[in-house]
Amino acid sequence: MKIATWNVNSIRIRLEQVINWLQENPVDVLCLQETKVVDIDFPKSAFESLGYHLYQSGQKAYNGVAILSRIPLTEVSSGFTPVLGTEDEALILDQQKRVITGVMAGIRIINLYVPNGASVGSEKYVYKLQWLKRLREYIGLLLQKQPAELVVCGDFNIALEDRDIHDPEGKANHIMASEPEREALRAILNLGLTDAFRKFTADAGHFSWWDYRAGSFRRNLGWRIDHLYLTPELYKRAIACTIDSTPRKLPKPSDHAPVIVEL
DNA sequence: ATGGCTTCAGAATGAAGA
Repeated sequence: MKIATWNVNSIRIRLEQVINWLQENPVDVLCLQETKVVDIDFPKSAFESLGYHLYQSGQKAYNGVAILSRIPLTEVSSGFTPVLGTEDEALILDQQKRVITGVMAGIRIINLYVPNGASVGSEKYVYKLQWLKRLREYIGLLLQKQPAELVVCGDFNIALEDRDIHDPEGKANHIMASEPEREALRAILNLGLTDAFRKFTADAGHFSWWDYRAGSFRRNLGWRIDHLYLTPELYKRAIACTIDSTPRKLPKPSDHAPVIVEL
C-alpha cells in the first residue's frame, strides 16, 4: 500500500499536474494540503474518474486539506472539535481548515496542514505553537481509539533537524527551525510516532520544499518539512519512503514535492 | 534580501505563504 502527501498550493491551478502524477503514481491514498478552495468548487470529478473517493475540508483562498483514497474511508472527520470537543479554543482553531482524518484498511490517516507561523515571535508564530499543542492532545486521544495504527502526514512547516535544511547555519531563530517549534513537534512524536523517511535515508540534502525565489530548486536550496509519521507497527511494515521531486521541475509547479511511503 | 515568486481576492503602496 502506498500513501502520499503533497502540498499542491491550489488544487485548481495544479489540477492537471496532480492528475498526471496520479496516473504515473497510482497511490492508494493521496493527502493534499493548501487546496485553497471551498468544497463546492473542488474539481472532484477529475479524481473520481481516476477511481478515487474524495474527502475534503476547504475554505476560500487559504489552507484547505483533502484526502483522495481508492478505498472508501470510514470515520471521516475534519478539524479538532470532533475529537477535542467544542470548547472555545478548538472552535477558534477550526476556523482554519487544516485537519482531516479517516480510516482505511485498519489504518487511521491524519492529514495536516500545520500553520506557517510567519516569523519567530509574531502573532502567527504564537498561533502555530498553540495549534501544535492542541494537535498533540488530538493525536493522543485518537491513539486511545481503534484503530490505533496511525499515519500522521502533511505539511508540518517544521524541519526537525539540521540535516533537513540546506543551510542550517544561523537558523535557530528562523521560522520552521526554531527550538520551540521543534520541541512542540518532538512532544507529538513522543506519543509514539516515527519519521518514515529517516528509516531509509540518513544523509542530508533531501528536501520537500524549495522557495519559488532565487532559483532555489535549481540550486537544491530546500527544506524537508513534509512528513509521514508512523506508529510502531506501521513503521516496522514500511518498505520505502521517497520524495518525488519530478513535479517540482515542471513549469508552474507547487513549491512542495510529494512524499510517498510504501507499507 | 524586512522579500528575490506564486496564489487568491478584488481593485492595494495587498495578504499570505515559508
